[in-house]
Amino acid sequence: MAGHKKQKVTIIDVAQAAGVSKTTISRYINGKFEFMSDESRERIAKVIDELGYRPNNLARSLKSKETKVIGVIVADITSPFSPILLKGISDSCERYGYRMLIANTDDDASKERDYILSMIDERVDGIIINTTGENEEFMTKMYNDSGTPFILADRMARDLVFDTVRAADGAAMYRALHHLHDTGYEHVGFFVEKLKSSSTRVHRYEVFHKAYPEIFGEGALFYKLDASVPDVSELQRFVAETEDSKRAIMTVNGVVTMRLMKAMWQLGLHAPEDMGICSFDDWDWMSLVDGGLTAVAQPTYRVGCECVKRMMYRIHHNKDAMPKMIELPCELIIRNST
Amino acid sequence: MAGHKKQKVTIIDVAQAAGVSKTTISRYINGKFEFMSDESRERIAKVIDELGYRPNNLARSLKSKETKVIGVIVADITSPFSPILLKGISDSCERYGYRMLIANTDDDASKERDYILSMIDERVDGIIINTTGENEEFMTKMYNDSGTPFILADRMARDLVFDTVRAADGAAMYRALHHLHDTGYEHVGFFVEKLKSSSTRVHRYEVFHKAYPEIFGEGALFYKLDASVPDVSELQRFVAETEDSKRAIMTVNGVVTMRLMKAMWQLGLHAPEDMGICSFDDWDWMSLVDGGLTAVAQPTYRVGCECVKRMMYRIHHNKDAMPKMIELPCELIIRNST
DNA sequence: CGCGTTTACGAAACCGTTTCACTTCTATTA
DNA sequence: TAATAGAAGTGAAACGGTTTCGTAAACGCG
Repeated sequence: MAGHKKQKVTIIDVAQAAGVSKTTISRYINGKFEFMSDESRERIAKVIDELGYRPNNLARSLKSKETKVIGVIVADITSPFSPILLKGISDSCERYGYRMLIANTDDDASKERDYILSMIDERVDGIIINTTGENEEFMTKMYNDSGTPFILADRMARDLVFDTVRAADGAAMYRALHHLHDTGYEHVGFFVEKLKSSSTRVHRYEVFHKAYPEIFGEGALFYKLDASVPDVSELQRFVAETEDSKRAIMTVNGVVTMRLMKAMWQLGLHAPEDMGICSFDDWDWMSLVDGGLTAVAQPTYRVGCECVKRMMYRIHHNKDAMPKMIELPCELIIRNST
Repeated sequence: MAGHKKQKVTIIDVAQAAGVSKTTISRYINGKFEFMSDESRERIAKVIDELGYRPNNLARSLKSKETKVIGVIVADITSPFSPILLKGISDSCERYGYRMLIANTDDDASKERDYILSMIDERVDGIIINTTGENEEFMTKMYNDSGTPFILADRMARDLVFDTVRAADGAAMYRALHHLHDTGYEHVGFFVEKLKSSSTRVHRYEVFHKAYPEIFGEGALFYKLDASVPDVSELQRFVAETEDSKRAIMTVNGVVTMRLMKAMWQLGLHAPEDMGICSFDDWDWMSLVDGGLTAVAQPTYRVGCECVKRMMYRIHHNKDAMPKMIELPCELIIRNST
């Protein structure tokens, strides 16, 4: 039952109808008009139109070795981050005439490997990957074996072996902490989930750790709140420890911000009266709660665009360019909560 | 520069190394061990492993006429609806061994046509589409020409010419209105954007229009609020007109709910004191604002799964099955706002 | 007019599989 | 013992294009 498509019109049908060889038709399709009489060209155009001919991309790619498809692997498609990234990639691909094969790994390194293999089998021209971070050597091997270029979106690998496009969240962290300090906050708690290897989380935490004493003074008390704890105890602890002082919380990402909002609601706390809030990630609903949260907006859409741009450079201009780190600035959006 | 991949090992290399013909290798790859000695089989396995051979899917598909790729076309990838749908599709595809080629149309009918063509050129085995609704005849023609099956996700076409999988939002609307009525609300305003042809919006509006008098009584005043108006005037009008009575607003979808929350914040209104709220669509942040919004949760993930399931049936069992409408139940989640 | 060049096109090889039609060898059966 | 059936393959033709190379005809030029 499978695989029984209608018989489509092939290049040979067109050639016969136009009274030329398929070579000529092929040239026509590929826009090589240099050595073709106007007469032939017009006749071919007419025949193609009449027959409704469309070249078979599989056959084309088999010979030409390029599919005009780029593979996109995201770690979690349901995260609000992914659709924006995908839109950036999609819009750019469209401009360059590329299509996207998309896969979702659920942050599972083994699935990630499977999808990479599968995409290479499919002969994609390149892979943009929001990686779990655990397949660095595997990807290196794949790159060496197949020559398929990889570009890392948002999440970086340990070493800079692949082009990487990401938000300049370090700079943004400094900017946000300065803002909190300038606004008069005395203590800032950092709300973060359990740290996994080499992730964005770790990087943000490290920057916070470094920046906090620089900005709030050497002796400033450092608060790290564990957002993985399901109840509100961590938040209560922070509130208790900072009694009578002006305090704020900085979250590590949007998911954590959401958990924070839930916990605050449970404790009846409101921003900015009871506590300032600055969210890393600016998701659409954040402009709604408590009159709007101050947030660091990531350049996610542009990250997608830059990934494609860099991919095009690699594919068309310099297959073996040195891996490059491209950092895009974040924006601090100051709202009601600080 | 383009298209210069490393030379990969082909079936011929494997055949030579194993000392058999490529036919045999092909059989091995496709699991047809019937005509093969155990000896050969083991040798081939070993050689494939040593050489790291992976069959070229382009070549395979060219001959076999199936790509194991299904095309997915969404109208708006940035809508919170899309990632959930995609996850449903993705998870199911994975189970069946299919990959996804994804495109985003920005609700543009002409882009939709381009992507359909492009996917057919790519020889996808089927297309799941969250359609703009304006290409019904085009899709019919494409189906007739190419035999590529279409399955409509969530949005339906005028006539039932394609399989359609959607939420049973009619039933959900009745359920929600009954809930509002039972809770004691006297007036319900329906908050909806400008109506476009044959969309989900129109359907929900029609059901509301029909159900409202049935549930709230023949003489019940009917309020339709235009969510496309950027300022808060529509909301003010509703509040003024329903003065001193228990009132609620039902939204047509999550985007509109968000606009409503913004407007309410601007006017200093809160649920449920000033006005009940029932949202069509339950997005994650809705459990946060005003202590949680009562909402109709769509079975979006399952819609994705069912699309794939139906697609598999069509591809593998019955190419020419009668188009079928598959409706999945919604869930009413009662929270603080009503 | 002879000769080199350009123009316009075709034949055939090739891309990496699958598949059809056959062959060869061994074991069983009448 | 000859006939036959099945096991275990093989060779070559697809699949639908692209690309290389070759060449006939037309043209320019001294």
